Amino acid sequence: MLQVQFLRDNRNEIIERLKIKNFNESLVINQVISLDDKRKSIQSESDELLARSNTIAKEIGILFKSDKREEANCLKEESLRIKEKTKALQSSLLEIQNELRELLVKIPNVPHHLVPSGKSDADNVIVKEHGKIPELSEYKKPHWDLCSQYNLIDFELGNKITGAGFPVYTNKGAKLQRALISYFLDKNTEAGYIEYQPPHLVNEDSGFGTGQLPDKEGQMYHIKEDNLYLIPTAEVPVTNFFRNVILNKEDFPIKCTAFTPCFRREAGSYGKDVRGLNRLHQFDKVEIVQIQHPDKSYETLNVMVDHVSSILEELELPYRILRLCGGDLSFTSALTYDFEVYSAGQDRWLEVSSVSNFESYQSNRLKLRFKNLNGKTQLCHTLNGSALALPRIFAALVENNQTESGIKIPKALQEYTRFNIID
RNA sequence: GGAGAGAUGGCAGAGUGGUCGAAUGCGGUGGUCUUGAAAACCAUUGUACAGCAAUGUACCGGGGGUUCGAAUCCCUCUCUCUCCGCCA
Repeated sequence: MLQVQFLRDNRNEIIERLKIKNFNESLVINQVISLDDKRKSIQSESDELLARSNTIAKEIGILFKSDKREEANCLKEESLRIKEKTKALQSSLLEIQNELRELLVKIPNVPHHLVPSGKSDADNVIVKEHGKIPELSEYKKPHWDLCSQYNLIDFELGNKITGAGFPVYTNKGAKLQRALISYFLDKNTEAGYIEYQPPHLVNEDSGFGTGQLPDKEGQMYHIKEDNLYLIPTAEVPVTNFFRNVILNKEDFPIKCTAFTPCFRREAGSYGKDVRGLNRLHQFDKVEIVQIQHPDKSYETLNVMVDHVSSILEELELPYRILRLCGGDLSFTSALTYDFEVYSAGQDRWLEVSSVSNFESYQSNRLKLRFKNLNGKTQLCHTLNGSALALPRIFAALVENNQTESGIKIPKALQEYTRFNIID
């Protein structure tokens, strides 16, 4: 959510830049500003009336004590008249505030200057490519075949007990998964992130705080009886740790990492992309979250990108980094870098991480602030990224390292798996 | 699931209808004293909105009501805690 003051101060620039995100409703922005004008005038009118009725109430108290009944009754009447007026003003104020919020929630975050224009993922810009695409034999297999050949994942069993998109890991597959989680968490804590194990269910306020609610309601699993949502990413609980918090400037940067399963309904996803581990309803992910001073958030974004790169390099996976174009950028993000690894069994790039700077867009919803040098409260910047999403890493590792004698485990992982080949 | 208790400022904890945005203690910040520190003492210390400012308004878990006036009374919701039962 953008701040109204920010919209006022930068109206034309914001309208221009939002076009990059294919948001062309400049009307909404004008509406917000004029509604806010209305809000201000009604509020000051109502404040004046309330001030009068407060003084009246005090006077009545004094009059009663000195037994001046008649004068008191006179004031009572005036107070009742004021009360009627303020009641009407308050209710229209509430209406305006709701309307204002509804409009504000519709305006996406303003894209950063680096964001290229474009309509779809085809327009994303490759900013870096690293590693050699492995040359496999003509008998190479996709991971779903390898997983059943080596007994790593039982997709059918998942279908039986839950449904499609809920794989069951087994044997060395389960061990590899566990190894990856530990490895990622260790990498992140070595880089200074504090490890958390958050709840996997969150309340409505948390869903709103990070921007999943109200628009992406249908993408989360919802438990009606308790009005709780299964988290679609650890970003939701972890970032919401800091909802309604005022930090001191020396608290920066706040760095958190958490492993959680992620639950996504993926309503409306069909087609061949969903085969095997490519798209799941439940998957594991290790997330990194940072809260930063606004002046340092872009510097931090780069550091996070480098951190994710270093993990992929250690895993010896060929990857590329994309700067998302306006059309592919998420509603809440100002700048996002996607990481894709090459999965040689399927011969395609798989997204394994998405590192974003939300600037103050989430903070404004979360009411996450800090005291600046003038002692004023100011919104923080929030950032997050995957480090890393498990299933596609799993898929790429299995596919890229397949040999006739088995699947080789990269060196960096061996101390975690305690085996160096799956055969 | 049954029974009960509670929700007040960063924390602890007073406050049962008018001068309560809220005592007191702790903590934080600034200062005095000191070679330095501690102690002691003094001052200061919530958030939001409007305003150049003075200041005004709102907020004592959320929502609603009674009243000229509510932290205080009433209704309702949520959450937390304790005991019993069940259970990883």
